[in-house]
Amino acid sequence: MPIPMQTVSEWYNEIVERAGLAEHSPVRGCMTIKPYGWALWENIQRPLDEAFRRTGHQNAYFPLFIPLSFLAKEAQHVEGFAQECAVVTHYRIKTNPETRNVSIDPEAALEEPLVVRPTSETIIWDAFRGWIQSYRDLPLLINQWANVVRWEKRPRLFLRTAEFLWQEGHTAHATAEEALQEALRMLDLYEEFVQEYLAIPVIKGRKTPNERFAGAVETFTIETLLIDGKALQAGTSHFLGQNFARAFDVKFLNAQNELEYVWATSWGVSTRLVGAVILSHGDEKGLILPPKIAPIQVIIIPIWRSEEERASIVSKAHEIAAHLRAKGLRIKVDDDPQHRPGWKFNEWELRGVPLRIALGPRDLETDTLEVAWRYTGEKQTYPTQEAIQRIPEWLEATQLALFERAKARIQSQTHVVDSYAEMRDILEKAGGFILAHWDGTTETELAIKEETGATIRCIPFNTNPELGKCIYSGRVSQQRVLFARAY
RNA sequence: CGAGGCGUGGCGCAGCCCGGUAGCGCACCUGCUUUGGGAGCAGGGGGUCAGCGGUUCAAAUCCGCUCGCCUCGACCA
Repeated sequence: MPIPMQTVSEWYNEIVERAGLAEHSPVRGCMTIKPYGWALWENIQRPLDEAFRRTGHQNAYFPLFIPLSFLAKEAQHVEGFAQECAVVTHYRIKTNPETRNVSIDPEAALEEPLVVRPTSETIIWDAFRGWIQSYRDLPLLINQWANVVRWEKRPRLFLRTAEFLWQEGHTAHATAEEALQEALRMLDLYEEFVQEYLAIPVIKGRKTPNERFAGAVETFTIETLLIDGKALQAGTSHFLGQNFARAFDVKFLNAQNELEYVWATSWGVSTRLVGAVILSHGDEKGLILPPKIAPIQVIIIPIWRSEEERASIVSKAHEIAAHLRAKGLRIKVDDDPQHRPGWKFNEWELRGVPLRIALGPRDLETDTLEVAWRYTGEKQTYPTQEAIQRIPEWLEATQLALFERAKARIQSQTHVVDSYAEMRDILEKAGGFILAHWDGTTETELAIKEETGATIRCIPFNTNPELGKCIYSGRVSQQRVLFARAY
């Protein structure tokens, strides 16, 4: 990718704002998602929501506020989130009409402070207690679309905001085996969605105990690598064991009439995925959006020299748009007289529209149009009918090509490494994924993190067991794990 | 939380050192000419200079305090 590693951060902020995805809000760490960014998020949400329904999940909604005492019920869970909680302590403010000052009314303190949810396990499991009596109530498969708040010290637009939007699935099962299968099934669903819709290759695996979700028995993850060589956790799925069932006393009667604690999972993906798309496919001209999620799949730009030409060309452009919309495509005709064609070319490239059609006086005479591909920059003229017919296949081909391009990039950024010195060298120079042996201890993991900034992103599923020596301690290792510096 | 940077029309910035009529580019409004890779000319509108206090005849500018945001780190399912 033609964006130098050192400038990616600057590029990213500029693109997010100039492309109209989002902007910084008056509240530190929180962003305003603008219409184009929201349309993109909706195009991510919709197919995901459909997939959850197909797999038997139901949507529900739980409160934004969580009583402080609820968080305290699962020891590891509260430990994990304690450092980043926003807390509501009062329910009223006072106004002074003379000074026009507004202040918190000290008389109005809540008896029990409310935590703005950083995640909803606790309030959901409190509710589940009342929903589950018998094995006949299981499995209980619930999903929630919501906003959550984690008071991040170092926010970044989309990638790590203090408030973010996500879905969180929460399920309850009669057996450990069934819950584990559910956690793995949803991880597979995430993998398929991210690769197929976002054209982002991911590596599936399990987290080390140190990187596990607070309160989970096992955390599974899909990890990807962005253009600057930094890793991003794109989605997670947790096997929670009976931890939350015990904390919230959720039991069921099994077929033998015995009381048992329920087994649980939770899983989520967030608006972070928008950041992943930007930093997987973008180039120096701006965004490159995969056709399946692009708010506009084809932009049509009419070009005219006089008012007479304008009328006939614009009407031809809308005619072409109608044909394409009839095929179920998302099309926009940019007939805004405020801007000239060159301005529009740049603008829609910045916004990442996969295909562009330019239609001018020359084309009107020959019944042709010019097609331009965003991801290659290639331009070619086609007879109008042929173009209309072939655009769906071109969009599909673009979707696949973006995935293959990202896959090749990540492959080139992935290094199988057998010496610690080499690992440090690669991390310093270009970043990337490092596949190396690890002795399985948290001490080694933390020491490597301390010295290199790299963490174990996951213990990948799809690697063959391979005996080796730990890159750090020299002790025996059963398989390679995936290291990287991460967002 | 540590280190840097920045708060001046909607956006990006200059002016501050050396106090004295708030300026430039983009955007916006009007008109004409333009339109196949970010158009040109002419005219025009818009700013409590982050806030509070101090020094001074006079403060965007000097002094003090406060607030906010950004970047880089530490931290972070």
